[in-house]
Amino acid sequence: MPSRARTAQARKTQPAQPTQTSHTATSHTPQATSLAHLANDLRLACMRISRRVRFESTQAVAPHQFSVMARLDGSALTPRELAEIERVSPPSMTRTVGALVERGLVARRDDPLDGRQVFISLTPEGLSLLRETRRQRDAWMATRLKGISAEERAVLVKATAILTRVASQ
Amino acid sequence: MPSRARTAQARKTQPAQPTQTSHTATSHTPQATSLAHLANDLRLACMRISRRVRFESTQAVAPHQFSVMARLDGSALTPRELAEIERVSPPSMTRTVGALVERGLVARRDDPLDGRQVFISLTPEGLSLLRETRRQRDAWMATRLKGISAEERAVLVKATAILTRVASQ
DNA sequence: CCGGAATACTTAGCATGGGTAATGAGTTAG
DNA sequence: CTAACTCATTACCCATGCTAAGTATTCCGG
Repeated sequence: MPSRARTAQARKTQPAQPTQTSHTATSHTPQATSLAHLANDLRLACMRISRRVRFESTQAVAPHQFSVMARLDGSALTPRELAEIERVSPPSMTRTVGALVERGLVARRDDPLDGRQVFISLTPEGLSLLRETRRQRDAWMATRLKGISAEERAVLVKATAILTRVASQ
Repeated sequence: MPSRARTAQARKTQPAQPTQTSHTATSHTPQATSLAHLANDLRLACMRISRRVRFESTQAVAPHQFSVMARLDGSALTPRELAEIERVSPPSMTRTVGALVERGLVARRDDPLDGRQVFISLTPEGLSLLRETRRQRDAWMATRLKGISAEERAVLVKATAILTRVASQ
């Protein structure tokens, strides 16, 4: 057996100089009383869930590719629009789209009215993959939610509506 | 003016074959009644908030670097441990740590008991940057939460406790 | 109608972060 | 004491981000 017990001794670091900004500490037992505490705890909880969802679901396409595909669900967009939405440069989006086209997940279509631009849209295969990935992610989330009480679930239902509004502000 | 009005005509796509899996649709007005609906809406809300927090806060270090620094808050870890936590190969972690060492944000320290391994810990500068970034992210979140009612805030306080538990399951 | 300016996408070239394979130092087991 | 194992690192390749430059198309002033 490797010397695990020994290595565990020299770990603690940063003796935590008297926390001036106490709410920035990663509280594992959230006791959100102030708005600052709530902001911190809620942000952390959302980011952790988001992180775990991304990690747990099997990645058929890279994250940025999936993100683009998700944006194309329902409407075709031009590369420039996609680049702005994804906060990425147009050349980067050209490449991302190119990779998805090669895999047959999205398709380019010339704009008949403006020869400069192109529409990108999901192929049936792309839509199918998108739905499958969403299904997996939802399944992970649903599994976690099975263990909570009806009361708690009711709280989350209300909270979800609020969070959705907050996220789209 | 570019031909925006015209291009907007040829957009709609994917006539939405009768949604077999209706809960996978990105509902912008969550009416979570079933567990599946709740899972979908809540997951989306969390991921959107997470995404916006990451985008809005000024990035002093790259996301994966920040993630490593956050893990080092409070305890020193070995590169291998960091690699496992971050779901990354050991060589990749070596490079990430190397970049942070060069910037003076973390430091390597030999394990006196096992010459093979190394402890990585935050420097005072690293801790300072970590706290500043967290402060920015919290500020963004807090701003969003200012606009909600006391009732809604109470719901979020309860929900945060539940979400924190769910995320750490 | 014509020529320059503007717009949209792409290509070219570079930096960085992911991976696997292989290396070297140190530890453990037989 | 030797062999096997573990940890960190180096070497090298691929993917994705960027900026700069190039091509095609559209817009606009004359």
